[in-house]
This record gives sequence, C-alpha cells and structure tokens, in this order.
Amino acid sequence: MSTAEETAGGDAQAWGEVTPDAARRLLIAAVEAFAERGYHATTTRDIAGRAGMSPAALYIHYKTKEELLHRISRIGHQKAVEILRTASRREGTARERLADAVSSFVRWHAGGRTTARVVQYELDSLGPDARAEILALRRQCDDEVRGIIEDGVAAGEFDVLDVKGTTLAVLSLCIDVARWFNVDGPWTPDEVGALYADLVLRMVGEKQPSPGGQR
Amino acid sequence: MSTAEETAGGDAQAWGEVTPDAARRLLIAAVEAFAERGYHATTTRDIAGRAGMSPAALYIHYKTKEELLHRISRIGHQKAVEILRTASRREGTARERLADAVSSFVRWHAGGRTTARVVQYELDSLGPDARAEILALRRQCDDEVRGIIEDGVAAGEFDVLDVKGTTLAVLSLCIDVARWFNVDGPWTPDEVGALYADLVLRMVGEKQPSPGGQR
DNA sequence: GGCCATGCTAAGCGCCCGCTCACCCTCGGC
DNA sequence: GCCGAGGGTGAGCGGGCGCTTAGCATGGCC
Repeated sequence: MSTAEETAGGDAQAWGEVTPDAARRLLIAAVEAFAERGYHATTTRDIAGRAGMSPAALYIHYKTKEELLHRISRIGHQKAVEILRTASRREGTARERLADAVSSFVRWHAGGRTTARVVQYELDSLGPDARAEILALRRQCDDEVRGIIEDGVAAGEFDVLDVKGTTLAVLSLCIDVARWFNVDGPWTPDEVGALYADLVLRMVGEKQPSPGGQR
Repeated sequence: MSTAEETAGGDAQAWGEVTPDAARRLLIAAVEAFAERGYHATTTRDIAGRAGMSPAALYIHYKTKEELLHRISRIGHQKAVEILRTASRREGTARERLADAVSSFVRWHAGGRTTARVVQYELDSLGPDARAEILALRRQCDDEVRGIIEDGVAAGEFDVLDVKGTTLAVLSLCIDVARWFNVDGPWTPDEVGALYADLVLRMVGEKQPSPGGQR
C-alpha cells in the first residue's frame, strides 16, 4: 500500500521510460502546461519554453502536439491500470482488495494531480484512433474494479444492487479527485485515500461501525 | 421530485430568461459547441454558424467570447444552487432531503449534460473576476449539502466520520456524472438519480437492506 | 584531420483566430 | 414619404498559432 512516494513539484513520476533526455523534459513540460491551461490553450512555444528549448526543438522528438498528449495519456493510463491490477490481484478478502484499490488509486490522482488531470480530462482532444486506444485501457480499469466487486458479492461480503452502476460510481468518485484536489488544501493524498476507501466500502454495503467521534 | 422534465435535444433549459431572441440562440449554440469541443477549441465563427448568423453578429449581443461562457456559467450555477436549495429546504427527514438533493442534482447533470458539462468543466477558462463570482455560487452548493448532512448527524440519522470530506465526495460524485453520462447509454437520468441517491445514503451510514435481488 | 549524424536554433510560412468597421436592410413614428 | 434606431452583414485587420526549413555546433569514428 505504501505511502505517497511521488508528491507534487516536478511530478517526477515514472517518466523515466521516456528515453532521450530532451524528449522527457519536453514531455514533463507538456504535462504541466496541459494541466494548468488545458490542451487547446497550450501553445507549442509554451511547452518548448518551459523545457528551456526553442519551439522547433519539439518537432525533433514529436511529430505533432497531439502526439505529446497521446504519449502522456498512454503512459498515464498504463500506470492507472497497473495500480488497479496490483490491488485486484493481491491476496486478501474482497473488502481488503477494494479498499486497497480505492486508496491507492485516489492517492495517485491526488498526489500526481498534474498528470492525472491531463490523463483524465483531456481525452477528447485526441484524434479518433488515439482515443480508441486509450478507451481500451479505460475499459481495463473498469474490469479490474468490477472484478473485485463481483468477487465480494459472490463471497457474500458485499451487498450491491447494481454491480455495473456501482463500479462506475466508484471509479467516477476516484477520478474526480483530480479535478478538485488542491495541494494547499486541508487534506493530504493519504487522508483522502483513507476517507474514500471508507466511503466506498459503505457504498458496497460493507458498513463498518464508526469507531466513535464524528467531526 | 418530479421526473426529468428537460431531456437532451436542444437542451431547452431555462434559457428563457435570455431576452433578445438572437442572443438566446447564440447562447444555446455556444453551450452546444463548448460542450462538444471545449471552450478553447470552439471558434466564434462556429458559434455564429450554429445560430445561423454571421460571425460579426455575435459581437452585437456579447462583448467577447468569454462573456458568453460567463453568462452560461452564471445561469447554470444559479440553477444548480436552486435545485439543491429546494431539496434542502423541503420538509422531511434528513434522509429524505439528502436523497431528494442527490437524485434531482444528478438528474440535472445527466439530462442537461450539455449544459452541465460546460458549467462544471470550463470554469478555469474564465478570467479571475468572473471565476471568483462563480466560485461563490459553488460554495453555496457546498453549504446546502453540508447543511443536510449536518442535520442528519445531529438528528442521529447519519453516521459520518468526516462531514466536510463526505460533503465534498457527494458533490464530486454528482458533478462527475456530467463527464461520463451518455444519452445513448444503458441508463436514463432518473435511473442514475435513484442509484446515486441509494449510494449516497449508504455513504452517510444510512444503509437500508437490499430488498433482495442483486446486480 | 575530414566526415557525417545528431540535436538544436533563427527565421518565417500559411492559416485561422478573436474581433472591428463601414455599410445595409427593416420597420415604427410622424 | 422620410427618418432614425436597432439588428444584421461582408470584408478584413493584426496577431499568434502549428509546423517547416536552412543552417550551425558538437562529437565519435576512420
């Protein structure tokens, strides 16, 4: 479950896999710019400037501005699938696996908000082909979470009326964290992760009694 | 509680208050275009074209493209506050009021998805002054929902660990409906409203036993 | 040392953006 | 019949956009 290993700042995620050093700097610059202003409001000059390069340098490493978004989106979604798959495939009760999935997924959205925001909200700026590829990854996210909930229902741990709808609501809740989470706000990513894991367990009918105090 | 009176199509909401007829047509065209492509990817030529007018006509009724977004945002947020306030101030238990608030708020986001999408997701395309004005309206939404939850906790109806966090999660869940809801999908706005009201009641510790069948 | 591949820049092309301006209908009041 | 105001248009402005191209510095290899 590990605490949030990547905080804000440069959002130094697993961009390590992006190999020419300049290409990685450009990609990180693009993530920041897209997250701040949105894909369409970001100019290639802005991206290059943040990376400390001339506008033309961008086109040595990427064919178009859209390719940047595509690459960011794919890497981000792969990370999302990995997080959910790891939680889904670990040992434990459905209850434990669901809590793990939600808390780590939320922590990723809150801690790497810059990245998550681009990944989750700039999707329809992609062309049809790239979008289709990304949507396939999203369906995998869906499948992992639904799998856990189905397991819990089958094992009698959960009490769920509409598995498909509940799956969607759980994912929706986690994803929307990227929209509202504020680094300077009252919560840490870990706190939101814990809160949300509790809320989701309640949603699937696994209501643990509150230990006492309310706030 | 009323069923969804306004479905998709022209999204014929309460734009009735926009008075010169041409100004209203332009505003509705802008809502559709912003919802489809986003604010920055929409051109003034596109908006005018959808309204059946020349590009210049836009500037007779609105000073800038941003003023269009501002007007849309304000009207939409006023509607959102009104929906939540109506549910909050009706008679009934906190349980009934919260279910009412969530189901009607969700129905608005699903049924008038075009409008809701613009209202909820194009907010930071506004300038600082306009954004501040809209954020005040959002805080009112927050207050209404938190009020209901606080009432429920005080009355012993709800079992909530973190009132502020739960309020945020409830609103987040409802708002995100505008992102994923699809008119051609498997659910009607009413169905999503009912499902979400159930899920939210579970989140606040008001777990009613499932009437039997699951899925 | 000569050579070229690589990585980058300065300059700029062509396009389309938000927005403006000069002008034109239409229609109610007298 | 004439006038003026309000709602509309066609043409086009300045500028910034995504992207290209010609040329320059570097450094590894023979």
